[in-house]
Amino acid sequence: MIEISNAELSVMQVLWQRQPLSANDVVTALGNDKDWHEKTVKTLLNRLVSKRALGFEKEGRAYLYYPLIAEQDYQLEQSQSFVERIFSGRIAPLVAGFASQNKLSADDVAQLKQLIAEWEQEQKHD
Amino acid sequence: MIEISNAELSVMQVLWQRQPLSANDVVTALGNDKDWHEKTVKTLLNRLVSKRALGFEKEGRAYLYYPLIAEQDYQLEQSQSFVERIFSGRIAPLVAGFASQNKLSADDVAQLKQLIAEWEQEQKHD
DNA sequence: TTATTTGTATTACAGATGTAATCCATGGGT
DNA sequence: ACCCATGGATTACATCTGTAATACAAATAA
Repeated sequence: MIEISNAELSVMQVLWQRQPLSANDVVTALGNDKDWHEKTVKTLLNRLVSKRALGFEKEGRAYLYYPLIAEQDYQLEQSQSFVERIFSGRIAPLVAGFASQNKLSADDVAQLKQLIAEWEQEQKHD
Repeated sequence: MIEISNAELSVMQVLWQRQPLSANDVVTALGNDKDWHEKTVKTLLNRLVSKRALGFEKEGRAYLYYPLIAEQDYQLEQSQSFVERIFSGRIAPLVAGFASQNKLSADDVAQLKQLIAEWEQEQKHD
């Protein structure tokens, strides 16, 4: 399983949004949030290529980078391992924590209800 | 904020279950899951004490260790930062991922419904 | 054609982490 | 009284991470 560090993740997220991008485009895209030196971003791109999380194709002298793993896949895998590690695999306690902190929006609740409805539907015609 | 590594977390989890414990008790408790040398566990205990995640009191020659941070607090903080990092703070997509992988049990769903009911109750008398 | 710029590749370096081994002091056994 | 076992403290060491700096090659400008 490909391990992506925190700093690297920010780079991946840029490329999950728009793709492919040159190193400079990535630097620019990150400019808002991160205060990273250009060299730092290049290092991260390099490491992600080594880890096979990114691929690239040459465009003249520069490279155009693109993700080799899908964001959804990554999110799923990380969610699973996080919930396993922190909550022994149970997801309800995690949501409960959010609820207790008033971190649930009406939108979240609506979506959760929707998910539950679908889940129940699924159960029925089993 | 106290940073607890993966290996360290396993040690914390033992002590969140039973407390206080001697180093050897912790080694024994971990024996089932982890294949760690006794020295390794001692190192982890030491680091956790340095990080102020654990405290201890002497019992004769040995120490009895106990957590200085509550599991719930830790879980909450980690959940929040995880969901922020991976899902831009929205929790529903996380649950959706679980649902899509058939990782939701009837129990989970029941608990989620309960949480939602409580949340709606809360909204009402606002 | 030569100097300069600009992309990528390589190297740097400190702190965190996984995983122990070694050191040292003290309590117990002989 | 002395030696050994055992517990904590210190040291080790490779890899990963954050954060760049330096080196090198090719395109570009003069």
